[in-house]
Amino acid sequence: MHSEPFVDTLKKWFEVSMHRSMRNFIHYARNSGLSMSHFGALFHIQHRGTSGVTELGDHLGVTSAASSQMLERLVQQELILRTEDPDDRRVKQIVLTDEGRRILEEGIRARQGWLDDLAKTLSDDEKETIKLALDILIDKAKTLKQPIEPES
Amino acid sequence: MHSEPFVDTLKKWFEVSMHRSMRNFIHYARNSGLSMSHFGALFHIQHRGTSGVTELGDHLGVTSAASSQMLERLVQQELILRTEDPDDRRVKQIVLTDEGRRILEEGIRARQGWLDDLAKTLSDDEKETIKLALDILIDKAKTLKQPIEPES
DNA sequence: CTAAATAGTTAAGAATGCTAAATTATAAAG
DNA sequence: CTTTATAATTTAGCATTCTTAACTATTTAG
Repeated sequence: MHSEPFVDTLKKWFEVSMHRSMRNFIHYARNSGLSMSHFGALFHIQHRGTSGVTELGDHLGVTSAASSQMLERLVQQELILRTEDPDDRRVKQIVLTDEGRRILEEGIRARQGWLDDLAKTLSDDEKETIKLALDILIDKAKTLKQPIEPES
Repeated sequence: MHSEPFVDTLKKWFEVSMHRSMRNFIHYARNSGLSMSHFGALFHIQHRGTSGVTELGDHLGVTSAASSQMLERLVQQELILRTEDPDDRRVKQIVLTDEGRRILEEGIRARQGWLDDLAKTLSDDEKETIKLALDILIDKAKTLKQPIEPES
């Protein structure tokens, strides 16, 4: 069924982390009054530095109308700033406000807090081995084709 | 700002994998006609082996009524089976059907496919180092307090 | 046996999020 | 300059999802 044990291990660790992370994150999102999609949007905006309305909609798999409506709510909550792109005034530039960045980072912390606990169970030797390995993965991931929106 | 570089690396890898995985997953979910919550439910049911209605609702952060309605739809789509618990006939036992398991696994594949590509960029030595490291992490994660629903 | 608690469902109504279509503004092509 | 294309928004309507409250069935406690 599977190609090789190495890839299985890679996938296994991913599933373990996903499962550990989601519960806290779901509850944080709910208490903060934002949906998972809202967080997805904030995350995408931060990651891209800035983002247009349509592009964000494509990322989330919805129409530009839906994207526009969602962003309108985030503007009202003062989590994002929406300004004209001076180079092409049809386009809007979307960036996070300080509050938006704060909320996002708090969400990420909720999602990753368990990693602090995990680190405490590791010896210094183990940490060294693991850090070396993860640095390779992080580095190689950068060389992979970026998951950019398809043009068509 | 951060405790130690090791934990930063741990978190960094998690963020990189999350970001890589979500785009494909979002689009797969959309095309399959299921919401992210539906997948969350299917995943939780598989992971727990079986699950009650209220417990699943707690996991997803919704009332038992909402959980019940959602499960009703999954039953109609023949993705889950809902039967009486013989030990306590107030309780329903929820399990995946074969089709439910298939859909879930396809979603997981969509989410993890990029890891196959990543593996191809690694040398055998690197793979060995990484496998060793991840095996430690997977093992230690098991010893952590399980993220079980709080009783109250 | 009766009363209280628990699990799940159902119904009604509110909120949310989505789409398609029309609209406005700007840019690019001829 | 005119036409066409693009980006975003607004509107109207629809589908989904959630909550609260009422209800049924079953179990547990007294």
